[in-house]
Order: sequence, then C-alpha cells, then structure tokens
Amino acid sequence: MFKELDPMLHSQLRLAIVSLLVSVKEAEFTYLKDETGASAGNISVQIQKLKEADYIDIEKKFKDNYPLTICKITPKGVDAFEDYVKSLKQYITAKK
Amino acid sequence: MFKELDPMLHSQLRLAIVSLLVSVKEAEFTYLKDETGASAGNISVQIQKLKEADYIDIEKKFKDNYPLTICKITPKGVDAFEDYVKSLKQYITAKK
DNA sequence: TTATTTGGTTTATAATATAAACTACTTTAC
DNA sequence: GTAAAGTAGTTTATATTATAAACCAAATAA
Repeated sequence: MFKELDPMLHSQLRLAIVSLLVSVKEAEFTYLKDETGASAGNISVQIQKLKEADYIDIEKKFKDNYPLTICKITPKGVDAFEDYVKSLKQYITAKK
Repeated sequence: MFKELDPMLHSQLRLAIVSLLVSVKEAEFTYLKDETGASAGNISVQIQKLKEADYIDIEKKFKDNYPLTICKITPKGVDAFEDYVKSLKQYITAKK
C-alpha cells in the first residue's frame, strides 16, 4: 500500500534544499540559507549528506575574497526527488 | 517561502496512519498494522502520540475475548492533515 | 589594532523512529 | 490440566536524525 519514503528526502530541510535546486539548478549556500530560513550549521550538515548520497554536487571557490559554496542537483537527485513526490502522493490523496 | 511541516505528521508512519483514517473514518489496530506493514510496537507508540495531539480518538474494548483497539480521526486531525498536504505542495511543485 | 562581519564547519544535545523484549491473556494440543 | 503457541497489544532500550550552539579562518570596518 504505502511505498517507502526516501529518508534522505523525508527531512523538511533537505526536501526544501532539493526542491530549490530542482528549480534553480544552481544555488549559493547563503541563498539556500535565506530561502529556507535554516541555520548555517544545519544547511552545512544537510548539504554534506545530500552530497554523500550523490543527490547534489558541491563546488567551493572564492568570490571577492570570501569563500563561496555552490550547490547543484545531480541527475540522481532529480530522479530521487521525482520518486519521492510520486511515493508521497500515495499518502496524501484519498484512497481505499 | 517554505511553510513549516507539522512534525506530528511529517513522520512516515504517522502520516500513513492518518492518511488511512482520513479515508476510512475508523480502523482497528491490526488493520493499521497490516496496511502500513509497521511493527505493532511502532503502531502503538505512534497512535498514542496522535491521540495526545488530539488528532485521533482511541477506543479500547473486547471482541471475542480479545482486546480490540479502534482508532478514528478527529476534526482536528482532518484539519491538520489538510494543512500538511497544503504545506507540502510548496515543496513538491516547481517554483521560483 | 581590536571589533565585527562573512561564510562557513564541527560538535554536542535533543528529538524521533524503530525494534526488541515484555505483559496479559486465549486457544489448541496433548 | 497443563504446556505450547497464538493474539493483541505496551514498554523500554537503542540507533538514527535534526538542530542549534560553539567554534574557526579570514576579511572588512572602526
């Protein structure tokens, strides 16, 4: 009846991050922070996890002397997001 | 941008339970167990939490000498579920 | 030059989910 | 009638997660 919900995405913050990345394709750390309203620490931890799962790529460089962290979704991340949404619909649409 | 996802419902098992109860209005413990595939212990804990949140009512009686636990969704539970679904849609539909 | 800000990471703690172990009985088989 | 197995759960212990607080390194401002 109920399909598993990918634990990597069934997290409010990681889902928000991936949701943003699916639409923008590339985003800075601070953009993710501002859009989600989460703390920097939390963002840092969650993007690491998403990277370890190969759902996103993280590029670190410098811009105007400051460190700059850029995140992009991977094809695997897109697939996982689509699967998650599909599974989720089983939970939120009337059934029986 | 992203609305809070009610933590009481942002749990795979509790969401599945509430999802079932929204459609059937009344369900036995074992029905919830069978439909969700979760362990009895997990169901037991989660329906207690849903009851404490006033999202469901729990009635305990006996049937053919055996204990029987029946769960029903409350109006508050229905509202919470609808709100949750609404919030969730912000996460899963393309935006920007 | 020391104070503050930027852009993060690491670490500690609180909250959650889950399974394993247990309780309390009932039924069945010997 | 009593031992074994089954029903219907609850409680407790543990592993996983999420989150915030504390920290770090460098840059800029006062």
